[in-house]
Amino acid sequence: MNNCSSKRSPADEYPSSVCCDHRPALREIARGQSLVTQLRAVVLPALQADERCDLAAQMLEGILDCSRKAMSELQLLLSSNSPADDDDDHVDDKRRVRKISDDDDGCSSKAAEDQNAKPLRQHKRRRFGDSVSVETPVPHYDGHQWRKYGQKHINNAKHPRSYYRCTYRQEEKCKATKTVQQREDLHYANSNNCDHPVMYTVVYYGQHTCCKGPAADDDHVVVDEASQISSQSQSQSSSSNLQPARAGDSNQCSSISVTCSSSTVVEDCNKLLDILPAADDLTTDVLLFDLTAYYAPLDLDINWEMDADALWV
DNA sequence: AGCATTTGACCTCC
DNA sequence: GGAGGTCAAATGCT
Repeated sequence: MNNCSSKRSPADEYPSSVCCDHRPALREIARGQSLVTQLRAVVLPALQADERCDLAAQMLEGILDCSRKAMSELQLLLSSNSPADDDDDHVDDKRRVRKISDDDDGCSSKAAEDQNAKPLRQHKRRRFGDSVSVETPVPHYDGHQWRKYGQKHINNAKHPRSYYRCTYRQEEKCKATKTVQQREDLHYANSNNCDHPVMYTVVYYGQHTCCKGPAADDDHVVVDEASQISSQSQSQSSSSNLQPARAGDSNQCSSISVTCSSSTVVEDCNKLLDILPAADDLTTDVLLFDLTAYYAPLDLDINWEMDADALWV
């Protein structure tokens, strides 16, 4: 609550009151989660005819579970250290504004009793504080189920920004949201060059409080027009055997380099290495895992690196 | 019919 | 006043 809020850019807008700032660690863990989900998008379709697909799925889920738990612990630390953020919402709530359905307010007597009267409309603006940004070619395959609630053209941006909230927002009061926007760097935007996928910037706001967790049923993963365009541009003659709703199908990776520093994670990844070469229907040429096993003293010390310039076909 | 997405309007913040 | 985030009616899809 101390007002040490010197002017900061949104990217590093962390309260100085937090003596031990875990947010960079949170960012890294979130990035690791994203990378594992991308890996899952590559691996599971390749193994779908293999009986070890379930095993691979379980191990990948285990990896994600590790990082989720680490994230939860850090979130607890953060929330206890920053009372300003422990509001139920991560946005300002200075005013509640009643939506004016008509230009006059003369029908106040009606609105007073009518249960159909428009509720107080909370219109809030989010803060940048606890956001996590991820660059990914598969923005929708992050293990959670999202519902799109808006899309905006952003100033000086070529592509619109899509707004998603957790599917279980109402039933489980889950306040997690995310925005997805296609990157427009020339390096990535040249979708005609099949060496690189279309990349998206995904920004996550808030933590999932729903107990659904990552979607066990991947068919529920949301795919919007952006991914479909991406899919079309990258695999114009893609096999119709693949389930089109799976975001992982939209990008086939020929080479992935993953570096992690968690003993649990490394163990699971090594099991995966035993499985993958046996898969017959691998659509990828090579799946290369560069697992550098730095055994960390804490599970929290998960440090992932992915070769973002891996070859994509 | 029910659910998800689209899209213009509305709202807040800078 | 502009930009960005959200709402909610309209529309589309299954």
